[in-house]
This record gives sequence, structure tokens and C-alpha cells, in this order.
Amino acid sequence: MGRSPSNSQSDGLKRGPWTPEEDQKLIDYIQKHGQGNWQLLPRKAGLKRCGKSCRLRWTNYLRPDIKRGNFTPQEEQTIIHLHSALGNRWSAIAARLPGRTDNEIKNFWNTHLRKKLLRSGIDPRTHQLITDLSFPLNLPPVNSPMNPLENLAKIRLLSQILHVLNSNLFSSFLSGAETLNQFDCHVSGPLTPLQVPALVPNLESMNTHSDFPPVLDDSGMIGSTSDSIEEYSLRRLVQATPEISSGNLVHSVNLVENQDYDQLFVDSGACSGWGTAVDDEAGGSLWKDILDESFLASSL
DNA sequence: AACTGGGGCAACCGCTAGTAT
DNA sequence: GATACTAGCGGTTGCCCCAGT
Repeated sequence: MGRSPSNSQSDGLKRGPWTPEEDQKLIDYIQKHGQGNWQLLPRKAGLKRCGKSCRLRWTNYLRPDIKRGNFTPQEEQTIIHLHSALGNRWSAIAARLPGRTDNEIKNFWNTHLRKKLLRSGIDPRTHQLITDLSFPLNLPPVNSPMNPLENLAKIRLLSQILHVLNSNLFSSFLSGAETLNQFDCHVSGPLTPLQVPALVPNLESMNTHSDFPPVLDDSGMIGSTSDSIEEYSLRRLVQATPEISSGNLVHSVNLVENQDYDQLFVDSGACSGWGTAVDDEAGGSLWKDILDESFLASSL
């Protein structure tokens, strides 16, 4: 737990996990004298800790009014709602959740709620539907470690790219049509996230090009194309990701604002085209699945 | 049964804002 | 106004636990 497990400090101060004895000393001192000056407290209380460490231990763990245990669904909703309004201002969020500390809320957000939103196709930073490829692609700087959760959308896209590259569909194209003009159709206005899966069935289920949905241009409009097969496949994948739509975005935002998160998750998960993969558990196993799938397909 | 990898979370670090001198 | 000190905040780290192999 925590950093700097070593107890041997050049300044003579102990770091790392607190012992029950240290906790008791701190509790006893504060119960007798109140919080007062944190810099002086450790010396007066007989603790070999810095004041900062004492303050954190008290405010995050020992304070008598701290509520321990799991967050309730109500608290979850409150946190998500407040985060959409306040951002990463954990102390401000904690101030509205009696008995919860900023540290606890921050940890809960990073370990549970962020994943939950990502799985639902919602950018946890903006609380909006993930709508473009730049979302996952622009996140980690080159030298920073990848965050698999924030790159869920990227992973999903990669998975589907592999599907296309390995599919009968692709090989049938290699031997057949060079252009895709025959798939033109006319739909006015941008597609909504709920419309896209209807127009773009799961790639897995499409074995012939006759199943192909219409192609969308950069603005999300359906139009004609003379893309190469590769371009077409990639464009289709792009369109298979949650497409922004004023109508549906408003719907989702309303759900958030109305704290109807369960419905929001149901809605996003109900999108068969992208919801299925969104439902996948995030993490390293996803990469394994993707690679396994790719290997299997390529070995056929 | 032993090993391994990932998740959870307590604790630390660095920075900033506020206050005192 | 400049400096020093303190408290608070958000980001990050790394140990422990446990599920999966």
C-alpha cells in the first residue's frame, strides 16, 4: 500500500503504511487537542511522521465521520453527475457526499466509474458519447504508458479492422468489385448511434458484399464513393463506431442530467453494432482476444 | 499447489493558494 | 511587495490481494 515502503528515511521520518499503534496515537492526540497545527502535531503526539502524512491519514482514514464500505448506486449517480459538472475537483465532489473523502471518490472513479462510462461508449472526461477516432488516438503521448481503458475505442476499432482484414468479405472483394458505387443510397442527415447499428450490421454477420450498408462521407452523410476496398473497409469501421448525432447526444446528456444512468447504460449497450464490443471487459484480456482471433483467422 | 498478472486502494509527491511576517 | 510557511488538492505510485492459469 502506498509508496516508499522503506522505513529508513534520511530525515528520520517513517513512511509507508500506518501501524495500529500509530493510528491510535494520532486518534488519541486529536481527540485530546483537536487538529491544530499539523506540522507540530507529530512531534507532540510522539509520531515519527511528517505533518502532511498525519493530516492525510486522519482525513482519509481515521476521521470518525468517514463512511466505510461500498458506494451505493445513489452515490455512484451523484458522483457521475457531479463529475460531469465539476470535473476532477474531487474535494468539491467529496463536499457533497457526506462521509466520503476526496481520495476515496477519486479512487472509486478511476477504478470503477471511469470503466463503466467507457464501456458504455461515454468519454469519462467530457461525459459525452465517444464519437470520433481522435478520442482514443490522441490520448497517450508517445512516451507515456498506454491506458487500455481509455483506449477501449481504439481496441475495438482494431478488433474490427482485424475482422475485416481476415473476413471472407474482404477476400470476396479482392476477387470482385473494385468500386462500390452500387451501394449508394440516400438518407438525409447524420446517422445517430442507434441508427448506425441498424444500417451497419455486425461485420461478423456479413459474408457477401450484398449485405453492405451505405457509405457515409466525412460529415456522416450517406453518399457515393469510389473508394478502394481498403479505404471502404476502414471507412465502414469508422462509421461503425458511435456516430455523433445531435438528437441522440441530447438524449444521452439528458439521461445523465436526470441521473438515469441505468437507462443510459441500457441504451448504449443496446446498440448491437458497437454496444457488443463496448460490453466487453476492458483490459489486457481484450488484447489477447484480439490477437487470438487474428491468429485464428490468419491460420485458416 | 505454485505461480502470475491485474485491480484496488492507501499513501506519497509536487504544485498551488492562502496566510502570516 | 517579497518571502516563508502551512494546508489543501489532484495526480501518481507501488504494495497487497485474489482470480485465473
